[in-house]
Amino acid sequence: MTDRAAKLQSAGVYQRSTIRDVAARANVSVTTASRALNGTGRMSEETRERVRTVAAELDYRPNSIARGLVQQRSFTLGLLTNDTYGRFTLPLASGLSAAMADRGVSVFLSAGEYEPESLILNLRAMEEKRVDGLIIAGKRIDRGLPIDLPPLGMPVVYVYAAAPDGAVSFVPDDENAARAAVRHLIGLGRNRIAHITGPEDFKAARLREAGWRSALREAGLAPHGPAVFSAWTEAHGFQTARAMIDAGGVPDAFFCGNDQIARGVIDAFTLAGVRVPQDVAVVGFDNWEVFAQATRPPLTTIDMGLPGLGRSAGLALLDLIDGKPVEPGVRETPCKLVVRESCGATKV
Amino acid sequence: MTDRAAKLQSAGVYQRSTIRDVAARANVSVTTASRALNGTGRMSEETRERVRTVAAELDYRPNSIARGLVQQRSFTLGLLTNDTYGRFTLPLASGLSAAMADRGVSVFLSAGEYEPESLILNLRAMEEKRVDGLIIAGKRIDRGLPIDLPPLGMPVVYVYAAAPDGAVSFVPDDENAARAAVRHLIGLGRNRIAHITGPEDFKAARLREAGWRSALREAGLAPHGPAVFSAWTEAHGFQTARAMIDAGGVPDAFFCGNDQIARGVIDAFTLAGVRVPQDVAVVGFDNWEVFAQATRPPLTTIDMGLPGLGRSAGLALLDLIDGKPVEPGVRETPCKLVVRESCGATKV
DNA sequence: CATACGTGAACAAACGTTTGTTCAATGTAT
DNA sequence: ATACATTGAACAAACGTTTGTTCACGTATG
Repeated sequence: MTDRAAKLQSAGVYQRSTIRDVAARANVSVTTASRALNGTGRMSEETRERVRTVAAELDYRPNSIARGLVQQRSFTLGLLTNDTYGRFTLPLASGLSAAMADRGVSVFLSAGEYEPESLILNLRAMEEKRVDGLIIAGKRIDRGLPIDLPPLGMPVVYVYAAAPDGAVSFVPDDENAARAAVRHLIGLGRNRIAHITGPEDFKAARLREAGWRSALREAGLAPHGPAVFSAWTEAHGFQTARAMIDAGGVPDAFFCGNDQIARGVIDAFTLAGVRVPQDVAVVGFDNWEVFAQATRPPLTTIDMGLPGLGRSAGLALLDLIDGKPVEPGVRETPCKLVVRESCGATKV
Repeated sequence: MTDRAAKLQSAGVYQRSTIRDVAARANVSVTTASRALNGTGRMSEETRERVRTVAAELDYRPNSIARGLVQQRSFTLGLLTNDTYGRFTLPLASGLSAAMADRGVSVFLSAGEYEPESLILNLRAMEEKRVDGLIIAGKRIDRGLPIDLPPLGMPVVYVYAAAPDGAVSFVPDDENAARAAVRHLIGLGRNRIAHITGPEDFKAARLREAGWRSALREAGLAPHGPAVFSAWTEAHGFQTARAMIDAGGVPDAFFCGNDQIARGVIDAFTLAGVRVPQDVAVVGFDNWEVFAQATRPPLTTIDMGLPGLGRSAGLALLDLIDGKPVEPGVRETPCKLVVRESCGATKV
């Protein structure tokens, strides 16, 4: 600790040591200290090492604010989202901030459903903090945030949200994931496979339905009835399954648009005395573990790899910020089938 | 837009106008411009207004980085958490950032369970960004983050996590909330009220149990058996309820330690042909809507008011930062009973 | 022996604000 | 008419870095 810092601290003010302190203690100029620590400039290895040692002794932390002022970068990103429960956002943010931390970049979070207007205020605060770029994330892949964003004048990457033309955006590859899920069921010998999913106006629902359809087609199977679009809720899965039971002609497998629906389906069958997975296999989508693990039996489902999605989006945004060429358009990132017991496969 | 900004932008670089631009256009010095915009200093109302108008014309945004450098404040907070799914963190963060946004303060998020070591890296990045303070949030009220935090040297407020002696911390008032829930059941005429909850080594579980016990005592009722401590899972609720059914002597109400357990209990009874709420009433804890709404019937439960918790914590931290006196210790914030149908009350 | 060159390091300006101090002009009291 | 307040605004330093440029000193080159 420097004398100055010590004095201030004893006065109740905590004060970090600055590069001047380091330079003074190492008997070099501030310039040299800066260059030594950043690995730039020319100097003897001995000098560089000495500066580094001193910096460590003083527990020196470069002041990112000062650096930002001269470099015109804040090493800071904003994450704007309207996801309420964090079902998507937190895993995304987790992957994002982990990837950014390596590079010294921090992430401002503005989560807004509770008070949409605070998104705007937060955005303004971020502008004033000169964030280097923005990640805009939503709750569905075909809608933007429900607020009017002012023109931003900074690089933006969209994740799990609709993006304007020419923007860079990342979404999970719903269609292929659905295909993989259905192929898995087919591989297990099921051939009457139904599909229950969310509202048709969700693009994710349409893509998953298309994946279901195409996997059946490539296996020469007919869909077991049309897909049932309605809501992303347990109640929907429950009621639809019950209606099928009542009507007779139950399929031997279900591919569901999300885990909640799958949960409802399983509950309905269990309640009706139909065995899962022996009589009917069920596969979900989302790998929301609180559901997927709690179903009886545990649910086979699709994991969208949200942390990876956050990470990819962050890296792309960094490239954009650095002026590297980034091809605009929608990138579909691969998902992963998580096999548990509800599909009837031996657990891996 | 200033000439300089226009020139730079046409070169592909987006550049905001600075206070110099504003000052020049308003024919005042930078000093005056600064004071006009901040509402400080002495000047004619006419001058102040002119500067403000010009600033608006240029869409001027003060550079928080420059301001931070001279004021030795970054108007920035860090939120450190290890919550995986964001069940707690996102509502908390939402309330926090909404309250901070008004004051021009932004919140860095570091969510870590996926990669704990990235919490450390993020923390380092935040130190370099000179965050004014830190909020440390966890998943349980009696444990800190599972990482070794270096000495921080900045104000810290703990939320939903264990805090060292002398620290400021906020937790929901579990005991009173539990009492309110049980009182509600008693008020509805139930008098054999059981309690199933999470592991006893969770302080939250012990507090909720104490609340249950004390509400019964004040009504002159005996607990229906000892509380069952085990796990915060649906499976636990399910199995415990089933065991009670098999053993006979079923209570007429359950107060459950969280919504997942309550869900398991309801499922077990429903499956056994026992009617909820007619034969047995159930109250949960958490108001995790994805469960509370999905149970059949919808679940009466306790809402911890997480956004409010985040807000309170943020305001306390701001006081701490401003050097205002803040009494250390644990603050218990009130929760709210959300009445739905599982308790047998007419829906309000 | 004079010149060129490479090396190691320092000088000084700049980034965009805030703020303590100074100063001129105007108004007011003596 | 003179001294003194008050008002309105500008000067200049400071915050902690980075970085283009300069400079002094040896050493190799012709």
